[in-house]
Order: sequence, then C-alpha cells, then structure tokens
Amino acid sequence: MKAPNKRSATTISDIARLSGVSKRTVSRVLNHSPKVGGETRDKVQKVIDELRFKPNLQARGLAARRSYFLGMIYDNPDALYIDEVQRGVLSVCREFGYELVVHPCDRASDTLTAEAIAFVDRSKLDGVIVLPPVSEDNDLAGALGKDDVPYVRLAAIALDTADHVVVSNERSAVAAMAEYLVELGHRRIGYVAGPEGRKSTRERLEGFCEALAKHGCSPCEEMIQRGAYSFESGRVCGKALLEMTPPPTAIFASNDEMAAGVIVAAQDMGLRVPEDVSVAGFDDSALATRIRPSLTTIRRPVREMARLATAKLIAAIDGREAEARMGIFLDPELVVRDSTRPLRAAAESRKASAQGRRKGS
Amino acid sequence: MKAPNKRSATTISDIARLSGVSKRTVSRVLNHSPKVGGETRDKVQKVIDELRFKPNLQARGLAARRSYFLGMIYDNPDALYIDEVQRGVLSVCREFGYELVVHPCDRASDTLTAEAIAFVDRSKLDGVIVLPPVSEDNDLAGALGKDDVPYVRLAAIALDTADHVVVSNERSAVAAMAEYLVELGHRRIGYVAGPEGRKSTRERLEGFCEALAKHGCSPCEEMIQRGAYSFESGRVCGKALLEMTPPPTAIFASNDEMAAGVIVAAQDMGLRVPEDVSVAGFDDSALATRIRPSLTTIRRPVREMARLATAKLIAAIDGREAEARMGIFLDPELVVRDSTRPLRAAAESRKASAQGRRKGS
DNA sequence: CTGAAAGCGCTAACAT
DNA sequence: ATGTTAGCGCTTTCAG
Repeated sequence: MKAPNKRSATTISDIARLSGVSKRTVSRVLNHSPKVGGETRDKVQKVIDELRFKPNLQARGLAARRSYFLGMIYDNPDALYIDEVQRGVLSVCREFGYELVVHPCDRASDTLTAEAIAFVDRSKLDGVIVLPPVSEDNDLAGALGKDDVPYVRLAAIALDTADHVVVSNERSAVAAMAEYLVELGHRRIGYVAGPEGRKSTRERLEGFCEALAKHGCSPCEEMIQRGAYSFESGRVCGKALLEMTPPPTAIFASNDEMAAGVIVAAQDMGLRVPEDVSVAGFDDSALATRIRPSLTTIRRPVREMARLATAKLIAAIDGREAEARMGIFLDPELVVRDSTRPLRAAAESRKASAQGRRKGS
Repeated sequence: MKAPNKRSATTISDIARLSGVSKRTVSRVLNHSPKVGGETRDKVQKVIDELRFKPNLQARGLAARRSYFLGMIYDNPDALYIDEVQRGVLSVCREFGYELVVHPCDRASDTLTAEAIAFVDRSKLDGVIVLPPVSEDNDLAGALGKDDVPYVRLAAIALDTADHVVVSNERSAVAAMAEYLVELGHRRIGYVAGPEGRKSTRERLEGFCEALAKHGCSPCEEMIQRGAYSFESGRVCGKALLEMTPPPTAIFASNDEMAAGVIVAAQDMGLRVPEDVSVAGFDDSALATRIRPSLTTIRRPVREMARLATAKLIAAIDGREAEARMGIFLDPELVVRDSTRPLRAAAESRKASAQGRRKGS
C-alpha cells in the first residue's frame, strides 16, 4: 500500500469556503476574468496565496478543454538542434504556464501522420510545434489542420500560411556564403547537397547556385555531390570532389557534419584545409569549433525561432489572431572561421601555416 | 469563434451503450481488469476497436489520480546525452502508454528543488527520471521522496536505494582505461578531471588512480588538471600538462569534449597524436569519430540505462515491487580508436604516419 | 458582479 | 462477473 499522496490537497472548494465566496468566483479570479469586484478579488487572492493553492491542471483541462500542454514533433538526427529548439520553446512555455511533451518520430514511417494525431489527441495537447525536416510534411500539417490542432512549423521556406510557420531565410544565407567564397577569389566551387526530396535541400542548393550565377560563375552542376547530411557521406562526397581534375578550390557542404567529413577526406588525401582547399558548412553546430581547422559556417537563430514559434502558437490558442497571423522571417548569419581563405593566398601560405593557428572564434 | 474541436467525440458512455453493458465494465476492459467475462470483454473490445475509441487521459487521470505522464529532469550541457536518454525513455513509455514531459533546469539555482516539485505537482506526473549531474542532488531526491513522487536517478554510483537508481559502473570503466594505457607501456599519464564537487568526477578520478597504483605506477597526483568538462577547459589543461618536463606520454581526459581540447592543444604545440602523445576520452560522443585522430574513449550504455530506469519507474508506479527494487548496474565499455598507441612505437612511427590513416571505427 | 447546479469523461467503492 | 452511485477538481450555463 502506498501512502496517500501528499501533493496539493487544497482545492478550489477550500478556497471558496475560506474566502466566503462561491467556487465560480474563485474560478474567475484564477482565470483573471475582468468581472470580479476588486475587493472580492483581493480577498480571494489572499487566501489563494496563503494556501499556495495551485489549480489542478487535469481537472481544469477536463472542464475547459485545454491541457496547458504543448507538443514538439520532430525527426532529426541532430540532437543539438533539437535541444536548442527545446530550450527556446520551454522558455516561452514557462512564461505562459505551459508544459512541453516531446514526440520524436520516424519521418519515413507511413503511420507518421496517424501517430502524430494520436499523440496530440491522447495527450489533449493545446498545440504543437513541428521541427524540420518533418515540418516539411504537408500531409501531417494538413491532418493537424483538419483536426483543429493549432500548430506552427519551423522551416526554411514559407510552406504554409503565416500563422503556421516561422521561417529562416536559408536561401539568402547560402547566397551570402556563395558571395563570400567568390569574393575570396574562388571560382571552382564544389557543393555537397543533402538528400533529394527535401525542400530545404533544394532551397540551399538553388540559393547557392543562383548567387554564383549572378557573379558570372560557370554553372556548378557538375560539381554537385549528393550526401545524406551525415559525416560519412561528407567524406565520400568530399573525396569524389577532390579527385576531380582540376579539383575545386572551395567546397561548401550544406551542413557541418558533412563539412567535417569533407575536411577529413581532404586531409586523408594529403591536402591541407584551408591552404589547398577551403571548406564551409551550415549549422554552426558544436562540431564547428571543435574540429581543426575550425569551420566557416552559417548560423540560424534557432532558439529565437523556437521562441517566436511558441509565442505565435500560444497566441493562436488564446485567440489573439493578429499576433498569430504575423509573418515571421529570420535571417541566418555567416560565421567566418579558419576553414576558408582567399584563393590567391594559396601559394604563399605553405610557410605561414607552419607557424601557428588562429583561435577558433 | 473557433470551430468545435473534432477530436475524440466518443466517450466511454457511448461504448457502454453500444455494447449493452455499464460504463464500469467498459472501464474494466480498458484497464485490463481480470474480472470480466471473456465474452463480454470481446464484445466490448469490438465496439472499442470499431469506433477507434481512446479514453480521455485527463478524465482518467482526474478520477484515478494518475496522469500517464512521466517527467525527465536534467541539467546537462551535453545535448547528445540527453537525446540518447530521451529516446531510451520514450521507447519504454510507448510500450506502457506514457508520455514524456521535459524539464531542463539549472543545477546551481537555489530554487531547483522547489521548481522541480512544482513541475511534478503542476503536471501531476506519475514519476520522474533524473539525469546526471542533477541526479546527484540528494536534496532534490529527498524532496521527491517526501512528496511521494516515484523517481529514478541515473548515476555513476549507487547514491540511493536500489529502487531509485540505475548505475553505470564508471569506476571500473576508468580502471579498464588505466590498465589499457599501462599495457601500452605508458607510465607518465596525465589526467584531466571534471569540476570538483561532483561525485562522478571523484569516482572517475579515484578509479583511474587506484588502477594505476595497482600496477605500480607512481601516484599521478601532480599530473592531474582540473577542467570543466568543456572543450576550452580541455585545451587549457592539455597545454598545462604538455608543458611539463618531461611531458606525459598519455593523457586521459574524463570526457570527450575535453579530450578533443587536449588533442587540439597538442597539435597547436606541434605534437602529433598519438605518435607523440596518446589521448583518450570518456563518453563516446559524436565528436569521437569526427575528429582526427578518432578518439579512444569509454561508452556508457546510455540508452539501455534509460530504458531500464523507465521500466523500473513504471514498475514502481504500478506497484510491482520486486521489479522496482531490483538493483541495476551496467558496465561501460572501452572503445579503442586511433588516438592511443603503444609507447615504444613512438620512435618508429614517424615514417608510417605519413602514409595514411586507419578509418575511424 | 455573484452563486447554484450541472457537467467534462473517467474510475472506484459498494452492492448484486 | 457486472451494474449503481458517487465523486475527482475544475469550468460554465443560467439565474439572480
């Protein structure tokens, strides 16, 4: 026999009795209803504070049809990204008194949508945040919409109406990277793409090539390798690119994992980075500062996106339509470190590189 | 005005009516009560299946005083570790129909315990899993116990009764590492410790030194540097160790982040790893295979620990005492990669290293 | 502005 | 083995 649980014995009835009003009135002050007299409110609030009364969320939820639970749906190999989002989401959750229930899933599964809906229904979630790359799944989004579940998607493009998406402008970010490399004097630039079929993969690729084209760079089509956003695939693609004749003088991998793989591939071939070939990534993951040379990359404002998405979601739940509808677009930022350098410096660099290295910013 | 929510319209009463029994009976088959006739059970179950009826967790929780929500409390800079645990926990949660609510917190905060308790109470959690290093906080554990919250701690030592902890035997793991390095011929071995005040820090340090002592290695006290489990602190400590005369021929850093820092420190000083100095880490994080040389390290069975902890927690919640009380100890495993090598090979290695490298396992 | 009463959907004594 | 009857703790018509 378990001892009776000591948690939260006091109920709204206690408060009502002790403050000499009805439950209804207590409920009103609890929900900040405007129609309670100032005096009554204070009187009730005092009792609430004294008894440290916290309303029972289950009961409240059952009666009011809301749970004060938000869900986070994701299928992402990148734990760092998830963690970052989670912290952003939670910071806003705390502000508004919500809790967060997590739901990792398998994007490839054909029961993905059904399971996600079951998850939301079962837990009576008030709303969900969907992370990339599952966020690109229109099927899922459609099902959520049809089920009247408030949701917000994190994405690289505006793939839904403004109330359902927070986007980081990856196209312009990779364009900035392309321009940066061109400015360094690079013309033969390799590209390690993500797997086909993802919108963000295409977005990054197109943004990059477009920017190159604008600068009169020959089309990079032949120098595009298709990876899988994994370290190992980066190695393979990097090797393939570097074995071309002539090899590229710079390689942009569309995430840091693959960029790390490219660097290792180069080093395995006896090439030095960045002296012989510049390498850049995307994500600004922890990896970027841990490897040598430290990695030039692109940083998305992940936590901020998560915060804004959550605020937007709660606004939708609370019916604050104006706020919920506001379009949100954020710009990633180019982070220059040691893995890229001007092309013309290549020749002179051999000596200099023996001396010492810059600190990874 | 929001449209009425389409989710889960059918209730237990519908099922009762349609299958011609009372609500109580439906409730019984829902909860797998043994005292329902086989025929009735089938009849009811059929209706349940046909209507795809899912009981409302809030209502169920309100009535039964359980929420089918588990909590995960952590304060850990290592997102990979958290993610791994989370996946382990969730795999068991799914099996038993639980959901997971996350609660990152600040171990240094003096409201840590109060906030954790508030979190549990508010969400009416059925139990919580506490991750290291917060899991070492006896204050928190005590408060959970006093509040009758079932909890299980993940830890490096048995810091609680068997029903409240799942431990990975880190002492024996680091001992194995020490023996491995000694077998390689190393005698001057540096140690990069974690911050003071953590039990796992001491556990690893003592286990390592003890094993060295057993092999007649001179006490390593002078060669112990105190880091902070961060990459940067690993660099600093590594530099300090390598500037000693004579320098250590091997360095064990008590996590991978710091080991990566040590390697960079060595490389910055013009030393080669492992030719000039062997370096090993602890965690087998993603980093271990991404950096060059790939890192010899120690792998804890994190996901398995998480699974077992969750199973134990649910056993406790369900009152299966025998299972809940079972002591669980798991052994980490030594993972040998490219960052360590025999001492005597140092001289001959210079030529060989130019040729090529082994693949990171 | 406030109160009485009726649920929200489920479980849990206590019969039968 | 099954049904009856109360609640769980809160919100919400609907009167006053």
